[in-house]
Amino acid sequence: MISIELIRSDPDLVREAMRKRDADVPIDEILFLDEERRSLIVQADALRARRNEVSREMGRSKERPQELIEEMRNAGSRIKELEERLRSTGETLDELLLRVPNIPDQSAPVGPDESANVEVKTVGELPSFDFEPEAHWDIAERLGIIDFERGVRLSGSRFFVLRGLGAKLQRALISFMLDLHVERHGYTEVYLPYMVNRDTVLASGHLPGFREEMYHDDEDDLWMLPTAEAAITSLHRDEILTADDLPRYYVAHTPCWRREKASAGRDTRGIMRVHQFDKVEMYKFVEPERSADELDSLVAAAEAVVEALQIPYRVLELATGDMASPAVKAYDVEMWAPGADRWLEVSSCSNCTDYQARRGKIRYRPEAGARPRLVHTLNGSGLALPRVIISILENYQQSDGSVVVPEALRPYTGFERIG
RNA sequence: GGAGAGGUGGCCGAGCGGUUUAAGGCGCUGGUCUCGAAAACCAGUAUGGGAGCAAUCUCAUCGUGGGUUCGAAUCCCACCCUCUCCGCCA
Repeated sequence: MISIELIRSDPDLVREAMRKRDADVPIDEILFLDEERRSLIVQADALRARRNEVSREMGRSKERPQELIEEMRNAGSRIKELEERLRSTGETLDELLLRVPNIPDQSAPVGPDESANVEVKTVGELPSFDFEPEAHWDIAERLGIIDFERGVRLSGSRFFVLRGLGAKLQRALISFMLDLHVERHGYTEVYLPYMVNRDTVLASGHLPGFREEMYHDDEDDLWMLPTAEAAITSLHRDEILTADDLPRYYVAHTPCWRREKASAGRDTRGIMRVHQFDKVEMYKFVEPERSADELDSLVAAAEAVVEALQIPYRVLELATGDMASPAVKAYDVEMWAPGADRWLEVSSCSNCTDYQARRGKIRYRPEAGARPRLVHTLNGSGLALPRVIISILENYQQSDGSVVVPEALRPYTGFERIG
């Protein structure tokens, strides 16, 4: 959520920002409702002030003048009326406000979609093979480490089963990534609920915008995590931290569930796009002044994983129209997949400034006695597992059909080769 | 799932229809005193909304939402959460 004060004081700046994001937002309606809301508050408060005054006096004097009681009876029903209007106005206003995306940073490349993303850098040489490199679905099937058919049998399309060394490879990757972030970058590992309540997905910004994409349990109104980001945001929801508490770095491994409704038919082979995938997620709560720098070190932490695996990757700066709505600036990290002959997004790192903090009332007190301020939040994958597995299988495939395990991973796998 | 107890400010804890604009204590901040500290004493110490250039004024919040009343922390209803015991269970 962006602040209503900003929309009120500089609506043109907000309109321009929404144009950049290609977002259709009813600014005029918001302004109208805001004005109405404030006028209702003034009226109701005046009546309540009068009622408080009269009640105090009655309590003191023990006199109960009939005409005063009559006046207060009327004031009471009038207040109730105003409160009802205030409630419905506020509800409509909030609904609209919750749909307004964040104001993109000045430095974010402007464009309506991913075609306007800017390549920041490419690291590593694309490998060449003296044989025709296979795609991961062929490699994995042949080696018996991914069972696509049985995944479908259990749950339907876009579900898969990892088996044997494939399952262990993923487990090793998860431990490797968690250890790296904890030991090298000072993150605190957390284990999270995989289902969260409505307030939690509202705070992260996944509701209402991402609603269609999430799995939901109707009976208890619980939402399956589309990403650990959604849960970590609420770790400090409704809290006032101290300056000493910041920055706070968290890292978590969780499964992520996504309906992938919008991308029906896309990436249907292999495990490029699946309904359930595991991910190691990094998340930061920081002081506002620091968030731009913190984004750089967040991206660096994601890159560190890929670098350790010795696989070519590139970093993209996302266009205003391609960022998630809480983000003001975002980078993607993509790993090379020579079999599929394409880059695969394995991480998306975003600075959300105070967007999630405002929704979740996540604040800190700069010093004792000072007024609380909203923190800034950032999130980034570090990294998404299936695509890393794809990348390893396709980059490390050998002419004899086996796959060599990246050296950095061997202490975790306990084996050097699959097949 | 059953039975019972309970949710009050940063914390403990009183209040159970109107001088509570939430007692008292602890903690914290500032001050007096002191060479300095402790103690003692004095003062201050929530969050959010609204009006105002500002000083300031005002409203809301005692788990949440409704209700009764001229007036609700206090009475009524529903829900949520915590604790204790029992049952079930990895």
